[in-house]
Amino acid sequence: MEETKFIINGNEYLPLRDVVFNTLRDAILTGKLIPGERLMENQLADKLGVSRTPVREALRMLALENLVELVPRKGAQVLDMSEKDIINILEVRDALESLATSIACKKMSKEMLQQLKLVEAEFEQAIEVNDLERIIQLDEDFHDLILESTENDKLSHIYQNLRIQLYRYRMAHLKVDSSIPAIIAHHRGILRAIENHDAEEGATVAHGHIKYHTEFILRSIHNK
Amino acid sequence: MEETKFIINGNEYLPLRDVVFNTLRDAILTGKLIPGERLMENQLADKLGVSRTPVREALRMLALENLVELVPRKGAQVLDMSEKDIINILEVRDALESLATSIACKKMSKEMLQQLKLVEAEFEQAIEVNDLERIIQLDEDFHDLILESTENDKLSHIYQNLRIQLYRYRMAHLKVDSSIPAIIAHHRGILRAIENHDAEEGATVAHGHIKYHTEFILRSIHNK
DNA sequence: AGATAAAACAATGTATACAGTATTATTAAG
DNA sequence: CTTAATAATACTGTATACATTGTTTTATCT
Repeated sequence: MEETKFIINGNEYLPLRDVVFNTLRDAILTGKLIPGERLMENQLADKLGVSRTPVREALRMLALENLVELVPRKGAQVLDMSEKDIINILEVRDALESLATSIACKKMSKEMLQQLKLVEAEFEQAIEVNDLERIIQLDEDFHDLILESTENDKLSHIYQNLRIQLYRYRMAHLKVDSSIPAIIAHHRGILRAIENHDAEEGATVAHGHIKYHTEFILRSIHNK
Repeated sequence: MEETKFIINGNEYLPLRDVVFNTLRDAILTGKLIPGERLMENQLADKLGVSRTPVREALRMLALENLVELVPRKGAQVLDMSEKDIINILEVRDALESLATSIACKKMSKEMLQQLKLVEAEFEQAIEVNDLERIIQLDEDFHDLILESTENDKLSHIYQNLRIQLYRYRMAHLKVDSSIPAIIAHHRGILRAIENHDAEEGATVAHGHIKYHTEFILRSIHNK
């Protein structure tokens, strides 16, 4: 052994465009960059300590995630969503969540169902101790598991994208205590449907879940 | 009037990246670029007479349309779809087509329905004279009108993207004469459901339509 | 001859420079 | 003082140059 290179991990390299992309996306989703705000390439490049090239590419990625609006020769700005947009997204999400749940009812493995039950238990536990961060995370995990069980990458990808777009309105949902019991009921209903391999029932419950979610988000927007 | 600039139209400017994007997309969809083929930035730039910059941006756009695969530091290649991918896409498309049709049943205007009937009439006429190009175009128009009536841009956008991905397998569908009668029956069923504002019926017929379509595409792949 | 290492090459990643166009500020005219 | 024209500025669009990495070829050793 003459010389060994210190390769910690096979793949810890990330192109700058992805770093910039992640940074900007995070800033948008957490509200550090507000809707309508202009995003200038030079300015961002300076602030992030990179050149314009990766910034440009990151902006284009964000545009295709529907987080940024790009007008040729004018520039980019953080996309502002109208109520109509939100309704539209939820309409699609409804159909996809129903689809995912009904597929899950058909082909989720026993092991995965076990895991799902575990997540649900932790979810309800997190509610007991009022750990908001954890509640949100586990709710996401719950839906992720269902998506994963569909073994449909396209479906997962589209769904995730819709979720990202609604991310900014996510807090408003679970923050309100009164919505919690309904959500638990929905989750349990979905679990039951999966356990019984009842695809129709699963789709119905999922539909109700999103409908409930929709009304909540809309209400929270109106109260702003 | 001292000097007038010749601005033919308010907006006929297209960034080079979009020109490249359109060119490459067309080449992929029509099979001039085959799945698995490597796409090298320099080579493409030379061939198209532009620099690498717009080519890079176009490639990234294609990647987010799922037509090209991008591996960091390795390069781009035309994405090859597995049968599993096609099934997955059709699974999602099924849900979205059903959604779109049921919405159309609820809120398509009289004028639009009239237009839809017109398209269907022309469609059946094109079949009579066996004008394949026109048949395909009118089938697309039919579905586009339904999408438009949903007044849901997000839904339309996602659906179009799925369609693009299946574009390469589109011919195989309508080319086969025996499938035509079923398609006509489906279209007429959808028309009837819209006319009766029967959302449930619309979703059901749409579902059957896509299911039929799915089987056809799969069969044509297997016979290759 | 086969395998391994080194070097040459080719492609992507990133930065920068220049060109063209919107926008803003400034100045002149009414 | 308002408005229109013009100049200045700031931004995006595109090209190119350099850096880094992955791949292939060639040479050397067993």
